[in-house]
This record gives sequence, C-alpha cells and structure tokens, in this order.
Amino acid sequence: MQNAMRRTKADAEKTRETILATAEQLFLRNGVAHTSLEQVARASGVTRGAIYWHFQNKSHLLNEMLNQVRPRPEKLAERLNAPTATHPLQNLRDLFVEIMAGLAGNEQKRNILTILLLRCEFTDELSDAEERHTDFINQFIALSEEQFGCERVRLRPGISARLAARLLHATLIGMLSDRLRDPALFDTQAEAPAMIDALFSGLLVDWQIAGHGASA
Amino acid sequence: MQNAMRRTKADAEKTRETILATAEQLFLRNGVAHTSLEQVARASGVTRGAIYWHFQNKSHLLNEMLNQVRPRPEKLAERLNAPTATHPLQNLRDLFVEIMAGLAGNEQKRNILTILLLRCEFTDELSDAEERHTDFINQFIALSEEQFGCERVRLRPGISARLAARLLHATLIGMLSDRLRDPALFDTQAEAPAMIDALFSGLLVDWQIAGHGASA
DNA sequence: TTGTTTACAAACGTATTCGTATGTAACAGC
DNA sequence: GCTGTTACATACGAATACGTTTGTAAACAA
Repeated sequence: MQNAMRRTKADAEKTRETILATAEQLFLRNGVAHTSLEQVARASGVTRGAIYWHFQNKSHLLNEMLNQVRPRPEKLAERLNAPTATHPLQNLRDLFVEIMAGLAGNEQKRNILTILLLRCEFTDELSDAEERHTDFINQFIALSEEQFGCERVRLRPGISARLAARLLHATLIGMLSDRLRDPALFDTQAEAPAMIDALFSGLLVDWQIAGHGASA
Repeated sequence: MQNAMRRTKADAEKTRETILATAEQLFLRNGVAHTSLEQVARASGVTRGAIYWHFQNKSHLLNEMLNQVRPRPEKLAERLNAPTATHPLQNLRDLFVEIMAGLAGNEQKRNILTILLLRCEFTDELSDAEERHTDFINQFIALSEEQFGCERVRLRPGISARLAARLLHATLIGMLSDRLRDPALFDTQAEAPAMIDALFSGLLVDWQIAGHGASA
C-alpha cells in the first residue's frame, strides 16, 4: 500500500540491515528484553512480518547482531603466535592495546559490546550466545597462559602463567566494562598502553616499557 | 482457604523475606526481565497481591534486594582512611582481598551481585539503581585515587594516581565478573592476594609483597 | 465486644507480545 | 505472458503480565 514495494535482492538485504541497525539502537537504549519486535519493526519502517521473514525470533536476531563483530577464535591464536621481534609477550600487549583502540574507533563494536555486557540478560533463551562467549573467554585465557608460559618469559615469583592470564583477562574485561558504562571515565586509546605496561611490570621481572620505542 | 491465615507482624515480615529470597533465586536463574511477579508469587506460595502489598512493583522489589547488600559509601571512606601500620596502601590492598573473600563466603552477596552484573538490564526503569551504582563506582575510584596520591606512595613513572585508581577498579570489576560468570574459573580467596600484589608491584616502585608477614 | 486496620487472596480489565497463518504485490525465470 | 517464488503486510489467536479493585479473615485497639 504505502510503499512502492519493489523488492529486489538488494532491497531485501537493505531491509535486513536496517532491521539490524535499528535493533542495535533500541537494544542499546532500552535493553534487549525491554524491546519488543513490534518496536523494532516500527522504528525500521516495516512490520513484524519482515522481521520474522529475516530472523527466526528475537534471540536469533541478537545472535546475528553479535556475529557481526564477534572475533573468530582462530584469528586470535594466529595473531598471538605471529613472530615477534622484541619481547615474546609483545603480541599480547599489542593485542590488548588494539582491542581498546578498536573499541574507541568503531561505534558498532562499542554498541554491540555494550549490549552484550550491560543491556542483556544471559538466560536460557540466549544460552548458545552465552556458551560461545564463555568459550571465547576460556580460549583467550588458555592462549594467554601459553604466552605467559613461554620459556623466555620470566614471571615474578609467586605468579603462575595461569594466574597471569586470568589477571590479564580480568583487567581487560574490567576496562571494557568501565569504559562502556561511562565513556567519559578515561581516554581508552591514550591510557591503555600505560595500563597494560603497568600490569605487565607487575607480572614480569623484566618488562621494559616497550610502547614507544621497541615495537612498530 | 488453604492457609491458616494468621498474620501477625512477624508473619508478614516472614512473607516479605520469603518473597525477597524467592525472587533472588528466580532472578538469578532466569534474569530479572524474564521473571514475572506471578512466577515469584507462586514460588513463594503467595499470590501477586502479597507482592504488591509489600512492594510497589518489580523494580522496587529489585531495589530492596540490592539494598540488602549494598555497601554504604561512608563505610568505604572510613575503612580506607583508617590508620595503617605498614604501607599507606595496605588498607586498599586488604579491602580488595576482603571483597573477594566476602564474595566467596557469602552466597547472598554472590547471588545479588551476579544478578546486578549478569542478569539484569540497566534500563530506565532501573535508572536510580544504575545511578547509585555509578555513583559508588566513581566514589571508589575517587577514594582510591586519594590513596594513590598520598605523598608517601611512590608511583612508577608514567603512572598517575588517577590511572592507578582506574586500573585497580577495572581489575576488581573484571575479577568479580569472571568469577561470577564461571565460579570454577579460579579460587578467589586463595589467588586474590597474589593478583593484587602483582598489580601493585606494577603500579608502585617499592611494593613489597606484604601479604603474609607485615599485616596481621 | 466491636470497629478498625492489617495482610493478604481473588477477580477484573487492559495492553502487550509472541508465533503463525494467510494474503499479495512485485520480481525472476522460462 | 505465464508461473513460481520472494519479500514482505495484514490478520488471527492464544498467552501472559501488569496494575488496580474488591473481598475477607485474622490481628489489634478501644
């Protein structure tokens, strides 16, 4: 009726992306559970019919949204095991800084991670999303542990590779959480290097602040 | 009908507490938004009438629940400014360890904090809860910054008191998050001291591992 | 003893929300 | 040019969920 109703493949894809982008905004503002598909449809200029055509239901829609920015685990391993010219933990350090920088520079990543951490309830209906999330966390910790366990790495006495890995992950998650909750809290991009270097100095006996001279 | 229906003051209070305890379990399992007051009522052995008698609505019920374990800000300041026999940051360190230990030892605290961090959406309806939460965070950071800014504290070059405070808070939140998400991830009580000491070693030039000898 | 208040239960009415089922206009292939 | 399929809009039905109102037995006060 109201629309010209010409629906080519490209149009359909555009509709799908509009729905995803609109849902992103609404989920971010109102929370996932507090956003109905009717609201998403209206704000997208379509009806629920369109949403149910493109997605099975709300949780599948959310999963598709998360998949847009979810890092693939194999990329992580590949990234960390690349050869490093300086310290064996240089890759891990750089990754940390990159993650924080990527968050500052990419609004979509920021929005979706905010939804994941602050605007959604991990319940049965999202159990597969939670599971993959947990898997990713465990893999991050396992890979970090490998890095810290490298024989060239000299941990402080009393610090095991596993403990170092978990402390690193906790710090990462905490910084993301704090930063997402209050964007004005600190300048992620500028201060992340100092923070990670401080952390590494606490974990290692021989960490030289490598941020500005040795790498890149 | 079914109940003897004798309702003294004590009975009413018991009903109220039952509702709170039941809601705690259901919120924890299913998330706040995905739990209806009808479900809470049934699991409590009452009707919604009882819930609406004791609480205005679901968000007020949640707020009352949070108030059961919310630390009062003035306690925090008092705690941190107590005289310390050893290092000026000893109080901050001990507080960190205590928080993690309290979490391990107190199921109610653990449940409610889990609800707050993982099972609830911060939306308009919970805006006052969120506001107080944010206020508490900012106060924690401000107080920590004061501690780190103490003249007897020797921060590493490149580390400001504010940065140290924010890194500490991020690490605390991250450890709580990780631990609540996966209770088997690490032994909070046993490993927290090593973690905080590692962090402080990275922030300060003169931090001696003080966990086992210096402080009572 | 009687009236009032407490502490709920039960009933009411409305508004969403979901999933599905059906209708339909335009495109794509032949 | 006809047909099947795509990409939706519309309609349907059932199930909550919420907040309020009303009913009521027991406690409590006088």
